[in-house]
Amino acid sequence: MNKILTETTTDKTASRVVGENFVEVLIPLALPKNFTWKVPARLLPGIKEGIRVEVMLGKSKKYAGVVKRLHNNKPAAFEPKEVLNVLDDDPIVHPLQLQFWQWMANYYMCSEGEVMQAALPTHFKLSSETTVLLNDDAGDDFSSLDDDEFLIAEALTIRKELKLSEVQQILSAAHVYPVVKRLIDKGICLVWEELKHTYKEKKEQFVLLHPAYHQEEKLADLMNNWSKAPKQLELLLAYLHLARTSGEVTQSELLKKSGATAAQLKGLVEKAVLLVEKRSVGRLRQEAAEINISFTLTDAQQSALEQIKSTFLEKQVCLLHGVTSSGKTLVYVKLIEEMLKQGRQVLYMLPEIALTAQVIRRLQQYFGGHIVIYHSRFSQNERVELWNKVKDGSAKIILGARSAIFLPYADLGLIICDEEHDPSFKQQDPAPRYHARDAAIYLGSLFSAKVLLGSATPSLESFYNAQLGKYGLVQLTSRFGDLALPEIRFINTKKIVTPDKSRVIISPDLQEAIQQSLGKDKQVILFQNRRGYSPYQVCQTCGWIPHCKQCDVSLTFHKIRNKLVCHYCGTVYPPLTTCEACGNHHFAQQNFGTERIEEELQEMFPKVRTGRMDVDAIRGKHAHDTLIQLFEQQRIDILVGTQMVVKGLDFEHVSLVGILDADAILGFADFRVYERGFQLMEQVSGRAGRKGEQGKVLIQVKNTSHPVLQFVQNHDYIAFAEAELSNRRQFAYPPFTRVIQLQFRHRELEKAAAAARQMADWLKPKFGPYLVGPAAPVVGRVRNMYLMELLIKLPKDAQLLQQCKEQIHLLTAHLHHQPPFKSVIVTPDIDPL
DNA sequence: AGCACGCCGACT
DNA sequence: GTCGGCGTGCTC
Repeated sequence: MNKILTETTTDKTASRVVGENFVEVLIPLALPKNFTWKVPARLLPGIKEGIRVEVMLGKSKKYAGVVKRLHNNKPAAFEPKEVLNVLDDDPIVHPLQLQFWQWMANYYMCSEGEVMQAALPTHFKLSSETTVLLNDDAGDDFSSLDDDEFLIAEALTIRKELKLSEVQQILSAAHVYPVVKRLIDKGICLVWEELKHTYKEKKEQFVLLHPAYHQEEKLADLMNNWSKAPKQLELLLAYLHLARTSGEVTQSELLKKSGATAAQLKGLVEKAVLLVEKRSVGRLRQEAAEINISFTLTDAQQSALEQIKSTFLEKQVCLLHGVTSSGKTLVYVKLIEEMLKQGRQVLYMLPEIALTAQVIRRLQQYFGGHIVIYHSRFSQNERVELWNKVKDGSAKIILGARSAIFLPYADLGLIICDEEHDPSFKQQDPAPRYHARDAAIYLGSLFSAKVLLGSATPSLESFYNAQLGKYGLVQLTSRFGDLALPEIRFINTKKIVTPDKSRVIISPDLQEAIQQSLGKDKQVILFQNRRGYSPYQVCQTCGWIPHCKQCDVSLTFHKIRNKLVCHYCGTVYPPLTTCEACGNHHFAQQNFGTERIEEELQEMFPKVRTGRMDVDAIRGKHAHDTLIQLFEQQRIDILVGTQMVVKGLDFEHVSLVGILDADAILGFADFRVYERGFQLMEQVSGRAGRKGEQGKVLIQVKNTSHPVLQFVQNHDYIAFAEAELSNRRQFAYPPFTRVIQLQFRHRELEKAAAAARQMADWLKPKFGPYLVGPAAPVVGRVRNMYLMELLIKLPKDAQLLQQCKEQIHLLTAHLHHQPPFKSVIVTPDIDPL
C-alpha cells in the first residue's frame, strides 16, 4: 500500500498523505453532526473542498455528499468507512458557500445537511436506488418459494432486473424488503445499489450543409441540375434561407418552418447534401448581453442614489425607504449598472410572487442577457445549468426569490432585497427556517458585498437598525411624476344593516365608487385576505360549524370545486348537506372569501369582467402571469385577490382599491398584527392611482377607531413606526429582543404540553425572565398532532443567544432521553414570524 | 431519510 | 403459538 502511495504521490501533495486522510462530508439529511469518511489513496488527488463524493451510509444506502474538510485526524470513536468515489472534477460550491451553510445551520439551529438540502438543486443530491438482479446461478426451480417470492422471481426471469419501487408495485404491499431478503438468502437474486445521475444535458439535432457544398459554385451546380424530388429541393431552399437569417438551424425548427416531413430531410441526408448532428445545448434562454439604460433619474431618485453610494462607503447595509411608485427600481438599476462595470455579481431578491413576467421583462429590457432568473417554476435541469453559470461568474445579475441566496456566487458585489418587509422571505417549513434578508446580510459580509434593503413599508427590524445607525437610511418620499398618494376613506360596516343580518361584502358606498370608476374606463382592485367562498359554514339551527378531522380549524367552503377544504393540512371534504350535530339541512355562509366576492360582483355588475387572484386561481404554470396580463390589457375590469395582488405590480389604469374586511387583517392575536396591517393596507393602497390622477382607497371596517387606520390614512410610515416601536419596547418584543420559538408536537395533547412544561422548567434557572408560555397556539392541532409553543424573548446579546441555543440543544437531547417524551418533536424557530 | 431491531396485539 | 404492526435508535 505504502509503495503505491510513494509512487503516485508528487511532492506537491506529499503533505496530504502523512498518515491517513479523512473527509468531513455533508449528507443531505438531518444528521446531528457531520460524518467522516476515510479517503483511499487512489482517490486522494481528486479530493477538494466542495467536491461531491460517493459514500456508503448504513448497511446499503449510498449518497452523494459534499466534502467540507480534508484532514488527518483519525476519529477515535468509530472506524470510518472509505469514500467510494469522487463524483466531480471541480467543486460544485465555493468555500464561502460552505461557510455560509455552516453559519446558517448554527444560527437557525438545524444541521448543515438540512441547509445543503435546501441549497442544492435536486439533481446534485444523489442517493442510491436499490436494483434487484436475478442471480445467474439461481436455476429455475421456484417450488420452494411462497406466493410473493414467486411473483418477484418470475418477474426477474423476464426482466433480469427490477427497481425496488417496481417490486413494490408487483407486490402492491409495503413489506417489500423482507421478501427480497428471503430471496437473497435463497440465492435467487442479488441487490445492487446505484447512484443515479439525474441531470441530463439537453440535446438537439442541428442541420448542417454538407462540406462538399460549402463552395457557392458546387451548391449552385447541385441545384441547377436537380431532378426529381422537388419537395426535397424546396426543403433545401428553406434550409439555406433559414441558415442565412438565423445562423444555426435546428431540425425541429427547420421542419416546422418549411412544413417538410422528416422523410424528406432524411432523403437529403442520404444524398449527402445535408448533415444532421446531435449537440448539447443550454436550456437557458440566451439574450444579447448588452446594457440598455436610456432613462434619467429624477432629482429625488438621483439624490437617493448618491446618498446610498455615500452610505456604502462606511456601512455595509443601507435601507431605502421609498413610498410606492417612487421609482425605487430605477435606483436599483443604476446601482446594478455600476456593479456590472466593476465586473462583480449582483443578487436581486424579490418575494416569489412578485417575480412576475412584468418585473422580469422590465429588467431584461435594461440588462438583456446579463440577467438570469431563479425561481420555483424552473425545472431542475434548468437549475443545474444556472447554478454552473453563477459558479463560473458568467451570470452577472441574478434575479430570484429567497432560495437564490444559495446560488454559488463567485464574486458577489451587491445584494438588493426588494420589498424587504415581506414575510415570505422567511422560510417556515422545512428547516432551515431562515430569513433570506437576514441571511443576505451575512452572505454579503462574507463577500464584502453591499446590501440594499428596499421597501415602502420597511420592517420594524430594519427601520430600527437604521435608527440605531447600524444601517444607513435613505428616504425617497416623492412619487414618480409628483403623483399624489391616494385618498383613503373608511366605510363603517357596523352601521350597515343587511336584510338577512349577514356580513357586508360590498357596501353601497363601495358599490357606487366601483360604478364610477368603471364609468370612467378605469379598473378596480378588491382585496380580501381570505380565499375560498366562505370560511365558515354554520348550521342555522344549532350553530354547529364543520371542522377538519385532523386539525383544529373550521373548513372553508370552495364553491367552484364544491368542496370543503382545510387550509392547514389541505384535506378536501365533500360538501355537507346535513348538520352532524342536529341533523338539520340549513347552513348559512358566514364571512366571505375571494370566490364569494367574485360572485357578488357578477350579480351587482352583470356585464363587468372580473378576475380572481389567489393560490386557487393561479394553480397552473403561467396562470399568474396570464391573469396579470389580462388585467394590464384591461381585459379584466375588477381584480379580486388576496395578498397576491399586493406584490410588486404596477397597473396603469387602476383608480380605485377596496379593502373589504380590514377587521380580518387587524384581528390576529400576534404582536406583529399592527405592522402587518399597516404594510398590507399601505401596499394595497399603493396600487391605486397612476398617470396624473389621484387614486382612491375605500376601506371597509367595523372598528373604525383602530389606531393603525389613522397612520394608513395619512400614509405616515414614520409616525406609525415610531408609535409601534415604543409598544414593542414596552412589551419587550423584537426588534428590542430576539425571539426563539420552540414548538412541541405529539399525537397526545398531554405529552406535548408536559414536554413543553418540562423544557420551560429546565430553562427557568438561566432564562426564566425571558420565557413566555408554554401555551397552545391558535390552531392547536394540525395533521393529528397537538402543538404547544414556548417563546423565549432574549435581550439582544450575541453571547446570551449562543448560550441559549446550546442549552436548547442540550435540553432537547435530555428530553428525548426521558421515556414519556421520546417521540415529542421539538422544532426551534429563530426570529419566527 | 431509510432500515434494523425489538416489543406488543390478532390471527392460525 | 407466530406474524407483522410500528415505535426507537443508528448510520461515519
